[in-house]
Amino acid sequence: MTPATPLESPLPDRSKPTIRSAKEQLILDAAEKVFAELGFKGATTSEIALRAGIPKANLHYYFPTKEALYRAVTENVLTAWLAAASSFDVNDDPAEALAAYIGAKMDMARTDPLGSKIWASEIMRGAPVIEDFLHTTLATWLASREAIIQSWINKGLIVPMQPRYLIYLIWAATQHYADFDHQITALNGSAPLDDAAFTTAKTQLITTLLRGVLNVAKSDT
Amino acid sequence: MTPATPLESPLPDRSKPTIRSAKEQLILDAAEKVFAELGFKGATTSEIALRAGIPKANLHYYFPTKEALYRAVTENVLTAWLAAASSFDVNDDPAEALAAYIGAKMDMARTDPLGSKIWASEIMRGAPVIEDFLHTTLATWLASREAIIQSWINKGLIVPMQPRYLIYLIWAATQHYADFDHQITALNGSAPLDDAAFTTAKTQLITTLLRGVLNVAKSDT
DNA sequence: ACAAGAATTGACCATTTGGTCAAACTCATA
DNA sequence: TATGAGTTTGACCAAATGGTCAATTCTTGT
Repeated sequence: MTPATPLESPLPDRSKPTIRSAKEQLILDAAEKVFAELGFKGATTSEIALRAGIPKANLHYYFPTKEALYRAVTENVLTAWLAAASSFDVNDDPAEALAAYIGAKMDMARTDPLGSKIWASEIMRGAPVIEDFLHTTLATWLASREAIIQSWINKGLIVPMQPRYLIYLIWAATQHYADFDHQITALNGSAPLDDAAFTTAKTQLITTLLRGVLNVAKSDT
Repeated sequence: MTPATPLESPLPDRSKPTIRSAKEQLILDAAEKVFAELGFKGATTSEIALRAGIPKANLHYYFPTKEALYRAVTENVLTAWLAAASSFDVNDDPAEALAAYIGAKMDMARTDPLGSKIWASEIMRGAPVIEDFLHTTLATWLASREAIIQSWINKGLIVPMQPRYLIYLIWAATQHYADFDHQITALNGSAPLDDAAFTTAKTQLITTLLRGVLNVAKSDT
């Protein structure tokens, strides 16, 4: 077979990762912050370049358009989302599976609030970029988890309910700590929640939701 | 925060309401939509004027700056928020008070999703306009409701918990249906939730949360 | 009817912003 | 060291945008 030389862009994954990918990551990190703070429209390429410490023209060398850069940032957000989503499946017991998923989403809200904000912002402007994801990967994931929850309901482990509204509740409750962290900080005396407070919030959320949906035969606590 | 009486316009509230206030309302309605869809930065005065069916210069006659218009829209959002907040106090029974408040917030998410989106957008960009509200009215409201919930806990009506995280949970869960309505619509087969589905979501949310926090002595179902 | 204030609007302007470009610089390798 | 691909960057441009303004057209009280 022919060596199949690519036309324009070669495969610089291993060849020269130091220069290009390092710079790309630098830009992506700055872009994530700016997009999260200002939204797609509010973010400017000059501001992103400024925060990355490079001239704007250099940014456009790596990402030809603002939208291309935004799409790249968005990809990372979706990747992180999928990682957290997998924690739903590690256990067959509803209490443990739900606790793991809620916990993972809470940890993500704490670790990567920017990603959650970008997601929220993207949804609120009509999801022009991730629309496809919503109808494919996300819809599929939701359907399969609905089936799992439904099986728990059928087994009498979970109170009868519409599973999808439980999922929405989990998404809402967890992402709130990322998307509205400014409000939460303001209501916390202008100081962000410390680790102890956040752990309390996380534990309490899990407790409340499990109490709300688990069909207890006898609680041991 | 002061109501910010316009610089030029005197007090034409009752004297000549037909012309000015009607036009202002027309603009405010258009502005609410555009700000909700595009955020503060993304919204343009020309777009707002276009949707209001008037020339841009006419818009600037009533609202000198984009920020002044945004502030006016925001005032309405806060007013609506306070209206829903009052439903917390209509009852001494925790189950009824919480159900009323959750229901009111859900109805608001359904009736005025734009207001919720503007709130979310404003918080996510750091709340430059409503910051004062957060530290005064909202903080006070939160503190007093925390006290109420705490009294319920002391009476053994509510499970021991940090009341504020319950409030956050309610805010998150209800506003989610407004802020993320696009996502919910997408996951509903590209059709918005109909009234029946929304009622189910609302009822289920109330049921789940009450189950999660009420200290039942004996259930009657 | 008419004067005066209120309202309307097309034309215009300064600034911002996404994006371009050509010249210059770096650096590994033949 | 010469070469050429890859990288950097200041200068620049067209379009978009918030806002202004003077001229014109209503409304309304007398």
